[in-house]
Amino acid sequence: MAITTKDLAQLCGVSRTTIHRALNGTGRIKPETKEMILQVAKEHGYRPDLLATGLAKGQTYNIGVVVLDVKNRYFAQMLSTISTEAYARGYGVNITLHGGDAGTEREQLTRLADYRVDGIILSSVNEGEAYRTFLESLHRPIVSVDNRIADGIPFVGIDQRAAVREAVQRAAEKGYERIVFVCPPLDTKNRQNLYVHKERLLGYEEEMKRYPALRPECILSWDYLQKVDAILKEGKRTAFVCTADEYALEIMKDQKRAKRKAPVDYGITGFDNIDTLAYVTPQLSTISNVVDEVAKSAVEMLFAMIDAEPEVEQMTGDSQRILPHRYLEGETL
Amino acid sequence: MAITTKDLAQLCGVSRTTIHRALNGTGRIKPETKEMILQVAKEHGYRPDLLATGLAKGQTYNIGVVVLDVKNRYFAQMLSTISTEAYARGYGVNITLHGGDAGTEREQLTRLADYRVDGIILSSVNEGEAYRTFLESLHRPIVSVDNRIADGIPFVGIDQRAAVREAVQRAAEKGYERIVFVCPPLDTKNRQNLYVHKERLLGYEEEMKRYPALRPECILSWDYLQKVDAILKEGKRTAFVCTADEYALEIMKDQKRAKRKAPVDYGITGFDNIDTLAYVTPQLSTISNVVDEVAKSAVEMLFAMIDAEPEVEQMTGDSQRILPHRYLEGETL
DNA sequence: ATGAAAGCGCTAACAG
DNA sequence: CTGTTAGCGCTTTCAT
Repeated sequence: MAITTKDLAQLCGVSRTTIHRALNGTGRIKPETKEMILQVAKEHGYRPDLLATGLAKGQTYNIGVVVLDVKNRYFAQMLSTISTEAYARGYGVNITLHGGDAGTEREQLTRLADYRVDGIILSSVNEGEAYRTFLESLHRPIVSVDNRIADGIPFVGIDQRAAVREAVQRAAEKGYERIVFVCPPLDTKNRQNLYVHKERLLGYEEEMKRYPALRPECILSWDYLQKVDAILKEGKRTAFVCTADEYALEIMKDQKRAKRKAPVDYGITGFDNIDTLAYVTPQLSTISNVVDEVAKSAVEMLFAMIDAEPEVEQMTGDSQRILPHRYLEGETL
Repeated sequence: MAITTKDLAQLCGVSRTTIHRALNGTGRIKPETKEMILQVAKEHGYRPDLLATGLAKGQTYNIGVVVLDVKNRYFAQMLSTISTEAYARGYGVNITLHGGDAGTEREQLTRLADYRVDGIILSSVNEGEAYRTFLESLHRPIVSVDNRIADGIPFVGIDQRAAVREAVQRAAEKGYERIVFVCPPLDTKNRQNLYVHKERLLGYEEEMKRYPALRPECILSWDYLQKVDAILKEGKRTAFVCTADEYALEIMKDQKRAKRKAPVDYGITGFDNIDTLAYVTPQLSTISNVVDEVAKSAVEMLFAMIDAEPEVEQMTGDSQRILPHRYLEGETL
């Protein structure tokens, strides 16, 4: 349907090669011929077929992104930043979602690779050596964010453990008698990014060791609202360190019914600094995972690999970039 | 780098065509040969090059989506639903963002078309006959959502005017003495989907005519917080009909400082039913734009066109699907 | 300065 | 049941 270089060649009475030279400004070509060709091309609304171009050049000027879910504020923000950065470099972005399913994640990655994207940014639910092998079999530059997949796979993210340690420490300093960690179940196959939650749990456990007077207590189930309620009924001064803002918000909402409010009746911190927090009172104390910086950093790293790769088939070693998190003091702890 | 059908042909000692038949289960082929080929293919981890396939077949099994911004809850929800539906049909989804810029929107659409996506779902910031011509020049099935672009371009959305009329009517029934419409500026080039806001404004104006005792009053500027404050200082029973939940939330937050709360000191309604509302008290009265249904409907319509298109070069006439909105009663009006 | 020809990897029409 | 051949639209040597 659309017009091709072959058609243009016929229209202009020259060869396809000449058309190509005019269109791409490459090689020697008589200025007038070039003018003429460009003119004709424009009149007929010529546009190169990107599939054919990609096939012939082995390069598509597209990068792929695979994340859990676009409804999640964190990923939405990340996608937004990645897109902007990529567009600015003349690259397109192909966004796909795995919804927390390991199989889907592999499919999407395979699909992107088979479409010959020039590079991939991935927030994975998989990990381990076997997965590393799979990723390498795609023969594409890949940067993982959030989750460290395995040694040798470039990675950008924050130190989840250190972040939670800071939250625990701050709770301890304020003299809470109990500090409870709240997290979704880590075993079952739920639509969550488990890796980060596991790391956060480890951070909690590590930090709690520093306070002999306190006993580690975790809530790792979906009926956390009831458990929180039961704990608060026992009357001790308690702080809840939540692994995500949503859980903290749910708890605060639920406790309103019982007429208990943070920070007077209990302390609470979230994680992620989702933008919903701007409209909620009291202002939730939380941890920023500096998503913009993670995204920018990932894009930079990816393009460094893309630009380097052409000759060498190597993943640029095991570059890992750990960015500092930020504790955001609110009113709830 | 990766293995091709040519390599397989050599390895198996047959022709490329036979390989193709084995891989695609098409045409006659001896079961044993097929087995053997499949076996070899698997061993070598053969995967078809999707660019080449697309080029040869003229079909990519990909649809493109162009929306304003993925950070916007409404679009995030829409993208999520579209992706799920498309995956289920064996299609991939290529998501791109135009950020409210008309030029970028055209670029992204062109890019998608040049990548030969089989169809496109578009939430446009453009409209009019000229744009219709442009869209038709892409020679791809296109469904627009939210904004009606021009006659003849398939469209799915809600009746924005009717939705606002209902909000106004409900405010009128509750006896408010003033009903004020709150909206971002409609003239300047801001990163908004202006079409829907314009429609909502028209709905407000239409409905207000039915109440002679009330005078239409609109706030169409970014300093709406101050204006709202000034109006409330005048002491009349006032309801604010906002064109988006965010504005309503900002107002409620701002008014808290002045110790004024809905619904006792003023009435207020939002639009969109963003999920932040779940955590905010008092519960905001708002209008659901039934995004899931819009998205599903758009996908269905698009695939109907894709399935029909092969032979005929026509946009299936001007199918328009207007879905009913839903007023969600909260505590603020 | 221009053209001919081969190739990217897959598909499809037509023979045998 | 299998192979030959041509072609999708663009790029890229290598001649002329």
